[in-house]
Amino acid sequence: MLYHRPRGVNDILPDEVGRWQQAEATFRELCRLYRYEEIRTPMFEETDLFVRAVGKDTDIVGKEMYTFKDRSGRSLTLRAEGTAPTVRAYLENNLQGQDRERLVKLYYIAPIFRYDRPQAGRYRQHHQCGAEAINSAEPEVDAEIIQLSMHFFRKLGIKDVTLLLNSVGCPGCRPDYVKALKSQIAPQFEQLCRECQRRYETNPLRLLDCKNEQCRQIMENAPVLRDMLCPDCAEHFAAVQQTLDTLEIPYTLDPTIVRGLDYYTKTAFEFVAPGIGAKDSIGGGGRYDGLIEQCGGPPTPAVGVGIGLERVLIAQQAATKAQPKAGREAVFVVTLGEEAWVAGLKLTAQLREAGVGAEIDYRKRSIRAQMRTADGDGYRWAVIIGDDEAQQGTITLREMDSGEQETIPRSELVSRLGAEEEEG
RNA sequence: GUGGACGUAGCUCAAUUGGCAGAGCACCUGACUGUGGCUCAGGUGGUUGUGGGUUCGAGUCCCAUCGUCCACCCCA
Repeated sequence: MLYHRPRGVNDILPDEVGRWQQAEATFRELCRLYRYEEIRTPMFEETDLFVRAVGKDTDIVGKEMYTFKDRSGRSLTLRAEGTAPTVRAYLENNLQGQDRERLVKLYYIAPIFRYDRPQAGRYRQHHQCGAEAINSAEPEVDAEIIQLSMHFFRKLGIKDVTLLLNSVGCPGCRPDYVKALKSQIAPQFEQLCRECQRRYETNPLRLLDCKNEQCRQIMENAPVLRDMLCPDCAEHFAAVQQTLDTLEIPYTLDPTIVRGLDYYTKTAFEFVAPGIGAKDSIGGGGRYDGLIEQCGGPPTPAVGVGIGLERVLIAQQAATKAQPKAGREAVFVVTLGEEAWVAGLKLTAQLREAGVGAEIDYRKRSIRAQMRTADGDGYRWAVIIGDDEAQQGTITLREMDSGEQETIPRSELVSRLGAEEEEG
Protein backbone atom coordinates (compact mmCIF):
# COMPACT_ATOMS: atom_id res chain seq x y z
CA MET A 1 0.00 0.00 0.00
CA LEU A 2 1.37 3.34 -1.05
CA TYR A 3 -0.43 5.73 1.24
CA HIS A 4 -1.77 5.59 4.74
CA ARG A 5 -4.07 7.93 6.53
CA PRO A 6 -2.15 10.16 8.91
CA ARG A 7 -2.02 9.07 12.50
CA GLY A 8 -5.09 9.68 14.61
CA VAL A 9 -7.53 10.53 11.80
CA ASN A 10 -10.33 8.35 10.49
CA ASP A 11 -12.18 7.55 7.31
CA ILE A 12 -15.90 7.40 7.90
CA LEU A 13 -16.92 4.52 5.66
CA PRO A 14 -20.23 3.94 3.86
CA ASP A 15 -21.45 1.37 6.36
CA GLU A 16 -21.04 3.74 9.31
CA VAL A 17 -21.93 7.02 7.68
CA GLY A 18 -25.61 6.38 8.34
CA ARG A 19 -25.05 6.63 12.09
CA TRP A 20 -23.24 9.94 11.59
CA GLN A 21 -26.01 11.35 9.48
CA GLN A 22 -28.57 10.26 12.01
CA ALA A 23 -26.71 11.88 14.91
CA GLU A 24 -26.14 15.09 12.97
CA ALA A 25 -29.75 15.22 11.85
CA THR A 26 -30.89 14.69 15.44
CA PHE A 27 -28.74 17.57 16.67
CA ARG A 28 -29.95 19.84 13.87
CA GLU A 29 -33.57 19.02 14.60
CA LEU A 30 -33.13 19.72 18.32
CA CYS A 31 -31.43 23.01 17.58
CA ARG A 32 -34.39 23.92 15.40
CA LEU A 33 -36.74 23.11 18.29
CA TYR A 34 -34.67 25.10 20.80
CA ARG A 35 -34.32 27.93 18.26
CA TYR A 36 -30.55 27.85 17.71
CA GLU A 37 -29.32 28.86 14.26
CA GLU A 38 -26.48 27.18 12.42
CA ILE A 39 -23.20 28.94 11.81
CA ARG A 40 -20.30 27.62 9.75
CA THR A 41 -16.90 29.12 10.42
CA PRO A 42 -13.64 28.42 8.54
CA MET A 43 -11.53 25.37 9.22
CA PHE A 44 -8.65 27.61 10.35
CA GLU A 45 -8.29 30.91 12.16
CA GLU A 46 -5.55 33.30 13.11
CA THR A 47 -3.47 31.49 15.70
CA ASP A 48 -3.78 34.36 18.13
CA LEU A 49 -7.55 33.89 18.40
CA PHE A 50 -7.11 30.51 20.05
CA VAL A 51 -4.15 31.61 22.13
CA ARG A 52 -6.04 34.56 23.56
CA ALA A 53 -9.36 32.77 24.01
CA VAL A 54 -8.30 29.38 25.28
CA GLY A 55 -5.33 30.56 27.28
CA LYS A 56 -1.57 30.50 26.87
CA ASP A 57 -0.98 28.01 29.64
CA THR A 58 -3.50 25.41 28.57
CA ASP A 59 -2.47 22.09 27.03
CA ILE A 60 -4.52 22.87 23.95
CA VAL A 61 -2.51 25.97 23.15
CA GLY A 62 0.75 24.74 24.63
CA LYS A 63 1.12 21.49 22.77
CA GLU A 64 -1.93 20.41 20.81
CA MET A 65 -2.58 22.99 18.10
CA TYR A 66 -2.07 22.38 14.40
CA THR A 67 -0.35 25.64 13.65
CA PHE A 68 1.28 26.56 10.36
CA LYS A 69 2.41 29.55 8.39
CA ASP A 70 0.79 30.27 5.06
CA ARG A 71 2.75 31.56 2.10
CA SER A 72 2.61 35.12 3.28
CA GLY A 73 3.95 34.20 6.69
CA ARG A 74 0.70 34.55 8.67
CA SER A 75 0.36 32.10 11.53
CA LEU A 76 -2.83 30.07 11.16
CA THR A 77 -4.27 27.27 13.28
CA LEU A 78 -6.74 24.54 12.41
CA ARG A 79 -9.92 24.87 14.47
CA ALA A 80 -8.78 23.68 17.89
CA GLU A 81 -12.04 24.44 19.60
CA GLY A 82 -15.52 25.57 18.64
CA THR A 83 -16.38 28.53 20.84
CA ALA A 84 -13.64 30.98 19.89
CA PRO A 85 -14.39 30.92 16.13
CA THR A 86 -18.10 31.29 16.85
CA VAL A 87 -17.49 34.30 19.06
CA ARG A 88 -15.14 35.80 16.48
CA ALA A 89 -17.76 35.43 13.76
CA TYR A 90 -20.46 36.80 16.03
CA LEU A 91 -18.42 39.95 16.61
CA GLU A 92 -17.01 40.36 13.13
CA ASN A 93 -20.41 40.03 11.45
CA ASN A 94 -22.30 41.95 14.10
CA LEU A 95 -24.76 39.13 14.66
CA GLN A 96 -26.00 40.98 17.72
CA GLY A 97 -27.73 43.47 15.44
CA GLN A 98 -29.72 46.48 16.55
CA ASP A 99 -31.34 44.91 19.60
CA ARG A 100 -28.52 45.15 22.11
CA GLU A 101 -30.38 42.99 24.61
CA ARG A 102 -31.23 40.14 22.24
CA LEU A 103 -30.14 36.59 23.07
CA VAL A 104 -28.19 35.21 20.10
CA LYS A 105 -28.32 31.42 19.85
CA LEU A 106 -25.94 29.63 17.48
CA TYR A 107 -24.95 26.04 16.81
CA TYR A 108 -22.31 24.29 14.75
CA ILE A 109 -21.24 20.81 13.69
CA ALA A 110 -17.58 20.90 12.78
CA PRO A 111 -14.28 19.03 12.85
CA ILE A 112 -11.80 19.93 15.58
CA PHE A 113 -8.04 19.36 15.31
CA ARG A 114 -5.73 18.63 18.21
CA TYR A 115 -2.31 17.03 18.15
CA ASP A 116 -2.54 14.42 20.87
CA ARG A 117 -1.55 10.81 21.26
CA PRO A 118 -4.41 8.83 19.72
CA GLN A 119 -6.43 6.31 21.64
CA ALA A 120 -9.91 4.83 21.29
CA GLY A 121 -12.26 7.82 21.43
CA ARG A 122 -9.41 10.30 21.14
CA TYR A 123 -8.34 11.42 17.71
CA ARG A 124 -6.37 14.20 16.07
CA GLN A 125 -9.40 15.14 14.07
CA HIS A 126 -12.68 14.72 15.85
CA HIS A 127 -16.10 16.27 15.38
CA GLN A 128 -18.07 18.36 17.78
CA CYS A 129 -21.58 19.61 17.74
CA GLY A 130 -21.87 22.67 19.88
CA ALA A 131 -24.34 25.31 20.90
CA GLU A 132 -23.65 28.83 22.13
CA ALA A 133 -26.11 31.20 23.79
CA ILE A 134 -24.61 34.66 23.59
CA ASN A 135 -25.67 37.77 25.47
CA SER A 136 -27.54 36.48 28.46
CA ALA A 137 -26.38 36.21 32.05
CA GLU A 138 -29.54 34.42 33.09
CA PRO A 139 -28.96 31.09 34.86
CA GLU A 140 -31.96 29.62 33.05
CA VAL A 141 -29.94 29.86 29.83
CA ASP A 142 -27.20 27.73 31.37
CA ALA A 143 -29.91 25.21 32.13
CA GLU A 144 -31.27 25.37 28.57
CA ILE A 145 -27.86 24.52 27.13
CA ILE A 146 -27.68 21.52 29.47
CA GLN A 147 -31.26 20.58 28.66
CA LEU A 148 -30.54 20.62 24.94
CA SER A 149 -27.51 18.37 25.47
CA MET A 150 -29.38 15.86 27.62
CA HIS A 151 -32.23 15.84 25.12
CA PHE A 152 -29.73 14.99 22.40
CA PHE A 153 -28.24 12.09 24.34
CA ARG A 154 -31.69 10.77 25.15
CA LYS A 155 -32.80 10.95 21.51
CA LEU A 156 -29.80 8.88 20.51
CA GLY A 157 -30.63 6.24 23.08
CA ILE A 158 -27.65 6.94 25.32
CA LYS A 159 -28.79 6.19 28.83
CA ASP A 160 -26.87 6.58 32.05
CA VAL A 161 -25.48 9.98 31.12
CA THR A 162 -24.29 11.72 34.26
CA LEU A 163 -24.22 15.50 34.44
CA LEU A 164 -21.32 16.72 36.55
CA LEU A 165 -21.80 20.30 37.68
CA ASN A 166 -19.58 22.91 39.25
CA SER A 167 -18.96 26.63 39.41
CA VAL A 168 -15.53 28.05 38.81
CA GLY A 169 -16.37 31.56 39.97
CA CYS A 170 -15.56 34.82 38.27
CA PRO A 171 -12.61 37.23 38.10
CA GLY A 172 -14.00 38.72 41.29
CA CYS A 173 -13.91 35.67 43.52
CA ARG A 174 -11.65 33.18 41.79
CA PRO A 175 -8.39 35.00 42.64
CA ASP A 176 -9.33 34.89 46.31
CA TYR A 177 -9.95 31.20 46.03
CA VAL A 178 -6.71 30.60 44.17
CA LYS A 179 -4.88 32.53 46.86
CA ALA A 180 -6.50 30.43 49.58
CA LEU A 181 -5.79 27.25 47.63
CA LYS A 182 -2.13 28.11 47.16
CA SER A 183 -1.54 29.07 50.75
CA GLN A 184 -3.22 25.87 51.89
CA ILE A 185 -1.05 23.77 49.60
CA ALA A 186 2.19 25.71 50.01
CA PRO A 187 3.56 23.71 52.98
CA GLN A 188 3.28 20.50 50.94
CA PHE A 189 4.56 21.96 47.69
CA GLU A 190 7.60 19.68 47.66
CA GLN A 191 5.38 16.59 47.78
CA LEU A 192 3.39 17.49 44.68
CA CYS A 193 4.15 15.73 41.40
CA ARG A 194 6.34 17.68 39.05
CA GLU A 195 3.42 18.53 36.81
CA CYS A 196 1.48 19.92 39.75
CA GLN A 197 4.44 22.00 40.86
CA ARG A 198 4.29 23.62 37.45
CA ARG A 199 0.51 24.00 37.64
CA TYR A 200 0.88 25.65 41.04
CA GLU A 201 2.35 28.64 39.26
CA THR A 202 0.66 28.57 35.86
CA ASN A 203 -2.86 27.25 36.45
CA PRO A 204 -3.56 26.40 40.09
CA LEU A 205 -7.17 25.37 39.48
CA ARG A 206 -5.93 22.35 37.59
CA LEU A 207 -4.31 21.08 40.78
CA LEU A 208 -7.80 19.93 41.71
CA ASP A 209 -8.17 17.22 39.11
CA CYS A 210 -4.68 15.68 39.20
CA LYS A 211 -4.99 11.89 39.23
CA ASN A 212 -1.73 11.35 41.12
CA GLU A 213 -2.49 9.55 44.40
CA GLN A 214 -0.27 11.70 46.57
CA CYS A 215 -1.52 14.91 45.02
CA ARG A 216 -5.07 13.78 45.59
CA GLN A 217 -4.42 13.22 49.27
CA ILE A 218 -2.99 16.67 49.58
CA MET A 219 -5.97 18.08 47.70
CA GLU A 220 -8.43 16.46 50.05
CA ASN A 221 -7.82 19.27 52.48
CA ALA A 222 -8.06 21.89 49.79
CA PRO A 223 -10.79 24.48 50.13
CA VAL A 224 -13.78 23.97 47.88
CA LEU A 225 -14.32 26.75 45.37
CA ARG A 226 -18.06 26.28 45.57
CA ASP A 227 -17.96 27.45 49.21
CA MET A 228 -15.99 30.60 48.47
CA LEU A 229 -17.98 32.07 45.59
CA CYS A 230 -18.84 35.73 45.71
CA PRO A 231 -22.54 36.50 46.34
CA ASP A 232 -23.24 37.00 42.64
CA CYS A 233 -21.65 33.70 41.58
CA ALA A 234 -23.22 31.82 44.48
CA GLU A 235 -26.63 33.15 43.62
CA HIS A 236 -26.17 32.27 39.96
CA PHE A 237 -25.02 28.76 40.78
CA ALA A 238 -27.98 28.21 43.09
CA ALA A 239 -30.36 29.42 40.41
CA VAL A 240 -28.85 27.07 37.82
CA GLN A 241 -29.40 24.16 40.17
CA GLN A 242 -32.91 25.29 40.93
CA THR A 243 -33.76 25.50 37.23
CA LEU A 244 -32.34 22.04 36.63
CA ASP A 245 -34.51 20.79 39.48
CA THR A 246 -37.53 22.42 37.90
CA LEU A 247 -36.73 20.80 34.56
CA GLU A 248 -36.15 17.51 36.40
CA ILE A 249 -32.61 17.15 35.11
CA PRO A 250 -30.51 15.27 37.67
CA TYR A 251 -26.93 16.36 38.32
CA THR A 252 -23.97 15.60 40.55
CA LEU A 253 -21.95 18.40 42.10
CA ASP A 254 -18.28 17.79 41.40
CA PRO A 255 -15.67 20.33 42.58
CA THR A 256 -13.00 18.83 40.31
CA ILE A 257 -14.75 19.96 37.12
CA VAL A 258 -12.61 22.97 36.26
CA ARG A 259 -12.33 22.56 32.46
CA GLY A 260 -9.12 22.89 30.51
CA LEU A 261 -9.94 26.18 28.85
CA ASP A 262 -9.23 29.40 30.65
CA TYR A 263 -12.28 31.33 29.49
CA TYR A 264 -14.81 29.60 31.70
CA THR A 265 -16.57 31.49 34.47
CA LYS A 266 -19.30 30.48 36.89
CA THR A 267 -21.05 27.37 35.57
CA ALA A 268 -18.87 24.50 34.36
CA PHE A 269 -20.24 21.08 33.47
CA GLU A 270 -19.38 17.82 31.87
CA PHE A 271 -21.36 14.84 30.58
CA VAL A 272 -20.00 11.36 31.19
CA ALA A 273 -21.32 8.10 29.80
CA PRO A 274 -20.24 4.49 30.33
CA GLY A 275 -18.64 2.38 27.64
CA ILE A 276 -16.17 4.87 26.22
CA GLY A 277 -13.03 3.58 27.86
CA ALA A 278 -10.51 5.44 29.95
CA LYS A 279 -12.04 8.78 29.32
CA ASP A 280 -15.79 8.72 29.51
CA SER A 281 -16.53 12.39 28.88
CA ILE A 282 -18.82 12.82 25.89
CA GLY A 283 -19.34 16.55 26.19
CA GLY A 284 -18.73 19.59 28.29
CA GLY A 285 -19.12 23.29 28.51
CA GLY A 286 -19.93 26.20 30.69
CA ARG A 287 -20.32 29.92 30.99
CA TYR A 288 -17.76 32.31 29.52
CA ASP A 289 -18.80 35.77 30.59
CA GLY A 290 -15.42 37.38 29.94
CA LEU A 291 -14.46 35.91 26.60
CA ILE A 292 -16.29 38.23 24.23
CA GLU A 293 -14.88 41.35 25.83
CA GLN A 294 -11.48 39.72 25.77
CA CYS A 295 -11.92 39.21 22.04
CA GLY A 296 -12.48 42.91 21.55
CA GLY A 297 -16.26 43.07 21.86
CA PRO A 298 -18.46 44.75 24.45
CA PRO A 299 -18.88 42.99 27.81
CA THR A 300 -21.21 40.11 26.86
CA PRO A 301 -22.12 37.13 29.02
CA ALA A 302 -22.52 33.78 27.26
CA VAL A 303 -22.77 30.06 27.84
CA GLY A 304 -22.13 27.08 25.58
CA VAL A 305 -21.55 23.36 25.16
CA GLY A 306 -19.40 21.13 22.98
CA ILE A 307 -20.26 17.50 22.35
CA GLY A 308 -17.83 14.96 20.87
CA LEU A 309 -19.55 13.07 18.08
CA GLU A 310 -17.08 10.18 17.95
CA ARG A 311 -17.59 9.52 21.63
CA VAL A 312 -21.33 9.96 21.38
CA LEU A 313 -21.41 7.30 18.66
CA ILE A 314 -19.28 4.95 20.78
CA ALA A 315 -21.58 5.49 23.75
CA GLN A 316 -24.60 4.95 21.54
CA GLN A 317 -23.19 1.70 20.25
CA ALA A 318 -22.54 0.56 23.81
CA ALA A 319 -26.04 1.53 24.93
CA THR A 320 -28.06 0.04 22.08
CA LYS A 321 -27.57 -3.69 21.57
CA ALA A 322 -28.66 -4.63 18.07
CA GLN A 323 -28.83 -1.88 15.55
CA PRO A 324 -31.85 -2.15 13.29
CA LYS A 325 -31.17 -3.41 9.80
CA ALA A 326 -31.84 -0.90 7.10
CA GLY A 327 -35.16 -1.54 5.35
CA ARG A 328 -35.18 -2.69 1.75
CA GLU A 329 -35.52 0.05 -0.82
CA ALA A 330 -35.03 0.78 -4.50
CA VAL A 331 -35.15 -1.32 -7.62
CA PHE A 332 -32.64 -3.68 -9.17
CA VAL A 333 -33.20 -4.04 -12.90
CA VAL A 334 -32.42 -7.55 -14.12
CA THR A 335 -31.92 -7.96 -17.86
CA LEU A 336 -31.27 -10.95 -20.09
CA GLY A 337 -30.02 -10.39 -23.58
CA GLU A 338 -29.37 -7.40 -25.79
CA GLU A 339 -32.95 -6.32 -26.44
CA ALA A 340 -33.80 -6.49 -22.75
CA TRP A 341 -30.64 -4.55 -21.87
CA VAL A 342 -31.67 -1.55 -23.94
CA ALA A 343 -35.15 -1.61 -22.42
CA GLY A 344 -33.59 -1.95 -18.95
CA LEU A 345 -31.32 1.05 -19.46
CA LYS A 346 -34.31 3.19 -20.42
CA LEU A 347 -36.40 1.95 -17.51
CA THR A 348 -33.60 2.59 -15.04
CA ALA A 349 -33.33 6.16 -16.26
CA GLN A 350 -37.11 6.65 -16.04
CA LEU A 351 -37.23 5.32 -12.49
CA ARG A 352 -34.47 7.67 -11.38
CA GLU A 353 -36.20 10.61 -13.03
CA ALA A 354 -39.35 9.67 -11.12
CA GLY A 355 -37.48 9.64 -7.82
CA VAL A 356 -37.23 5.90 -7.42
CA GLY A 357 -33.76 4.57 -6.65
CA ALA A 358 -32.68 2.15 -9.36
CA GLU A 359 -29.61 0.14 -10.30
CA ILE A 360 -28.81 -2.12 -13.24
CA ASP A 361 -26.16 -4.81 -13.59
CA TYR A 362 -23.57 -3.35 -15.94
CA ARG A 363 -21.71 -6.64 -15.84
CA LYS A 364 -24.67 -8.33 -17.55
CA ARG A 365 -24.26 -11.51 -15.54
CA SER A 366 -26.57 -14.49 -15.31
CA ILE A 367 -30.06 -13.98 -13.96
CA ARG A 368 -29.02 -15.96 -10.90
CA ALA A 369 -26.14 -13.64 -10.15
CA GLN A 370 -28.32 -10.59 -10.70
CA MET A 371 -31.01 -11.91 -8.40
CA ARG A 372 -28.39 -12.63 -5.75
CA THR A 373 -27.30 -9.02 -5.93
CA ALA A 374 -30.89 -7.80 -5.74
CA ASP A 375 -31.28 -9.84 -2.57
CA GLY A 376 -27.88 -9.37 -0.98
CA ASP A 377 -27.64 -5.63 -1.54
CA GLY A 378 -31.04 -5.08 0.01
CA TYR A 379 -33.20 -4.08 -2.94
CA ARG A 380 -36.93 -3.98 -2.34
CA TRP A 381 -37.84 -4.95 -5.90
CA ALA A 382 -36.37 -6.78 -8.84
CA VAL A 383 -37.61 -5.72 -12.26
CA ILE A 384 -36.95 -8.61 -14.60
CA ILE A 385 -36.73 -8.18 -18.36
CA GLY A 386 -36.08 -11.37 -20.31
CA ASP A 387 -36.86 -12.40 -23.87
CA ASP A 388 -40.60 -12.65 -23.24
CA GLU A 389 -40.87 -9.25 -21.60
CA ALA A 390 -38.63 -7.66 -24.20
CA GLN A 391 -40.87 -8.84 -27.00
CA GLN A 392 -44.17 -8.10 -25.25
CA GLY A 393 -43.21 -4.70 -23.90
CA THR A 394 -43.79 -5.88 -20.35
CA ILE A 395 -41.67 -6.37 -17.24
CA THR A 396 -41.91 -8.77 -14.34
CA LEU A 397 -42.00 -6.97 -11.00
CA ARG A 398 -40.90 -9.07 -8.06
CA GLU A 399 -41.04 -7.96 -4.46
CA MET A 400 -38.00 -9.52 -2.83
CA ASP A 401 -39.28 -10.00 0.70
CA SER A 402 -42.59 -11.65 -0.19
CA GLY A 403 -41.41 -13.30 -3.38
CA GLU A 404 -44.65 -12.21 -5.03
CA GLN A 405 -44.34 -11.19 -8.63
CA GLU A 406 -46.47 -10.23 -11.58
CA THR A 407 -45.92 -9.27 -15.17
CA ILE A 408 -47.21 -5.82 -16.11
CA PRO A 409 -46.96 -3.46 -19.09
CA ARG A 410 -43.71 -1.56 -19.05
CA SER A 411 -45.49 1.77 -19.14
CA GLU A 412 -47.13 1.12 -15.78
CA LEU A 413 -43.97 0.46 -13.82
CA VAL A 414 -42.96 4.00 -12.91
CA SER A 415 -46.35 5.14 -11.61
CA ARG A 416 -46.76 1.83 -9.80
CA LEU A 417 -43.47 2.05 -7.92
CA GLY A 418 -43.68 5.77 -7.35
CA ALA A 419 -46.95 5.20 -5.51
CA GLU A 420 -45.64 2.26 -3.50
CA GLU A 421 -42.54 4.16 -2.40
CA GLU A 422 -44.82 6.87 -1.04
CA GLU A 423 -46.62 4.54 1.33
CA GLY A 424 -43.57 2.40 2.06
C1' G B 1 5.08 13.89 25.89
C1' U B 2 5.90 8.81 29.27
C1' G B 3 5.27 3.35 29.82
C1' G B 4 3.30 -1.20 27.68
C1' A B 5 0.66 -4.86 24.21
C1' C B 6 -0.15 -5.92 19.20
C1' G B 7 0.06 -5.67 13.29
C1' U B 8 -0.79 -12.68 8.72
C1' A B 9 -6.78 -12.98 2.96
C1' G B 10 -12.46 -8.26 2.93
C1' C B 11 -13.55 -10.06 8.52
C1' U B 12 -12.13 -13.37 12.90
C1' C B 13 -7.85 -16.00 13.67
C1' A B 14 -4.07 -20.50 12.92
C1' A B 15 1.06 -21.70 11.29
C1' U B 16 5.77 -26.88 16.07
C1' U B 17 13.08 -25.73 17.73
C1' G B 18 13.59 -20.68 11.85
C1' G B 19 11.74 -25.28 6.93
C1' C B 20 6.17 -25.48 0.86
C1' A B 21 1.51 -19.25 4.28
C1' G B 22 -3.65 -22.12 6.21
C1' A B 23 -8.95 -22.50 8.29
C1' G B 24 -13.86 -20.56 9.21
C1' C B 25 -16.99 -16.68 7.58
C1' A B 26 -17.60 -13.48 3.36
C1' C B 27 -17.13 -13.17 -2.04
C1' C B 28 -17.37 -15.49 -7.18
C1' U B 29 -18.96 -19.73 -10.33
C1' G B 30 -21.75 -24.12 -11.01
C1' A B 31 -25.54 -27.95 -9.68
C1' C B 32 -30.70 -24.79 -11.12
C1' U B 33 -29.85 -23.47 -19.82
C1' G B 34 -35.75 -17.29 -16.80
C1' U B 35 -35.59 -16.10 -10.56
C1' G B 36 -32.37 -14.43 -4.45
C1' G B 37 -32.31 -16.72 0.81
C1' C B 38 -31.30 -23.37 2.14
C1' U B 39 -27.88 -27.36 0.66
C1' C B 40 -23.68 -29.39 -1.99
C1' A B 41 -19.25 -28.92 -5.18
C1' G B 42 -15.46 -25.96 -7.10
C1' G B 43 -12.85 -21.29 -7.29
C1' U B 44 -10.71 -16.08 -6.69
C1' G B 45 -8.17 -13.71 -3.01
C1' G B 46 -1.37 -12.53 0.43
C1' U B 47 5.16 -8.33 -1.40
C1' U B 48 2.75 -11.79 6.43
C1' G B 49 2.07 -3.05 7.93
C1' U B 50 6.79 -0.93 5.62
C1' G B 51 12.29 -0.85 5.10
C1' G B 52 16.77 -3.01 6.41
C1' G B 53 19.82 -7.02 8.89
C1' U B 54 21.24 -12.24 10.50
C1' U B 55 20.66 -17.10 7.90
C1' C B 56 21.30 -22.15 2.95
C1' G B 57 16.29 -20.62 4.37
C1' A B 58 12.48 -15.48 8.21
C1' G B 59 5.30 -14.75 9.37
C1' U B 60 8.80 -16.59 13.25
C1' C B 61 15.18 -13.87 15.36
C1' C B 62 17.51 -8.54 15.44
C1' C B 63 17.20 -3.10 14.19
C1' A B 64 14.46 0.93 12.38
C1' U B 65 9.92 2.96 10.90
C1' C B 66 4.54 3.49 10.33
C1' G B 67 -0.09 2.27 12.47
C1' U B 68 -3.77 0.39 16.10
C1' C B 69 -4.99 -0.46 21.12
C1' C B 70 -4.20 -0.01 26.65
C1' A B 71 -2.48 2.79 31.04
C1' C B 72 -0.67 7.80 32.16
C1' C B 73 -1.41 12.86 30.44
C1' C B 74 -5.14 15.63 28.29
C1' C B 75 -9.71 16.50 26.32
C1' A B 76 -14.76 15.82 23.31
